[in-house]
Amino acid sequence: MLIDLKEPLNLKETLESGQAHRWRKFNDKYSGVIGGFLVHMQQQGQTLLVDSSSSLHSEDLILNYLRIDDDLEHIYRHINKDERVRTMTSKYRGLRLLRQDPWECLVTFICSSTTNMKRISLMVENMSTYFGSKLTLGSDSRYTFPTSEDISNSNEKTLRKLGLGFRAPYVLSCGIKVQTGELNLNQLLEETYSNAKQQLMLLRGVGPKIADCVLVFSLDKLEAFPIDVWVKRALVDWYFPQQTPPSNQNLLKWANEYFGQYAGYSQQYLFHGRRLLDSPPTD
DNA sequence: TTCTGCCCTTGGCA
DNA sequence: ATGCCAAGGGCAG
Repeated sequence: MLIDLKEPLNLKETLESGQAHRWRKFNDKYSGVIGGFLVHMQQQGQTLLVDSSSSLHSEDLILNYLRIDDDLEHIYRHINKDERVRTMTSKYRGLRLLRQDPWECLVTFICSSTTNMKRISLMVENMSTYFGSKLTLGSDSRYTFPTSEDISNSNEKTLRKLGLGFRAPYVLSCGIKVQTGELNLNQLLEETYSNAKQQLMLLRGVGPKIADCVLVFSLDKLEAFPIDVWVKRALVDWYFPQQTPPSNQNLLKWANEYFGQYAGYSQQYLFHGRRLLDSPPTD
């Protein structure tokens, strides 16, 4: 499938900015799983080359995942409050937030606690290989992400064996709540940012940071502003130098007022930019 | 109410 | 090699 892009997109920065953890790169092509099917994507200028293991995969499904409906120029006008952000939005122009599956996003970011991006991918791939169904596209094969039913029928020991460590009981409990209907993730789409956040934080293993990740990466709450170590470094270095660092709670309040309704986008550019400052890409 | 310090698993890295 | 770090959160005080 060839998709003629009418909006700015930088596929590389989008898929390599730590929002989603199942994309694998070989040459200029990315392999991942969207909507239960294996997808290969490659960008050539304003053209997106897409190959899928399913003929049912439509252009709309891909564009929806890439949030092509977000008007980036409009968003840049909102978040370009200063030179720092302007530098990042200019350098990584076309970096988009993704619209991921809420369940997969929730489990993935519970797994992100006190670990690094490589190990998040490891945990997610271990779970997919163990629970998922095999997908094939050419010589490439991947596995679907475990369903809440898969997880709820599993147990802590199995999840620990897959490398989740102390996160195992959190993921298990979460799977059970989604499976029983105690937690309805799709309903959170209809709720306000603050109501949805409160409900997510009732889950064990989900605090303000992980709740904000799920809200901004999968539940269309673009005002959510996840503060992790990198974003905190960026804020402290660039906005609050030479003073005792404000608490995360105060930084969150500040960010929501300063960046406004698209704070989530500013967060992603600050995160990506600050992280690459310490560990420049090797390729 | 809000903040602090400590603990939790383990792969990757220097 | 062995200690530190890593897209945090729960809990006690």
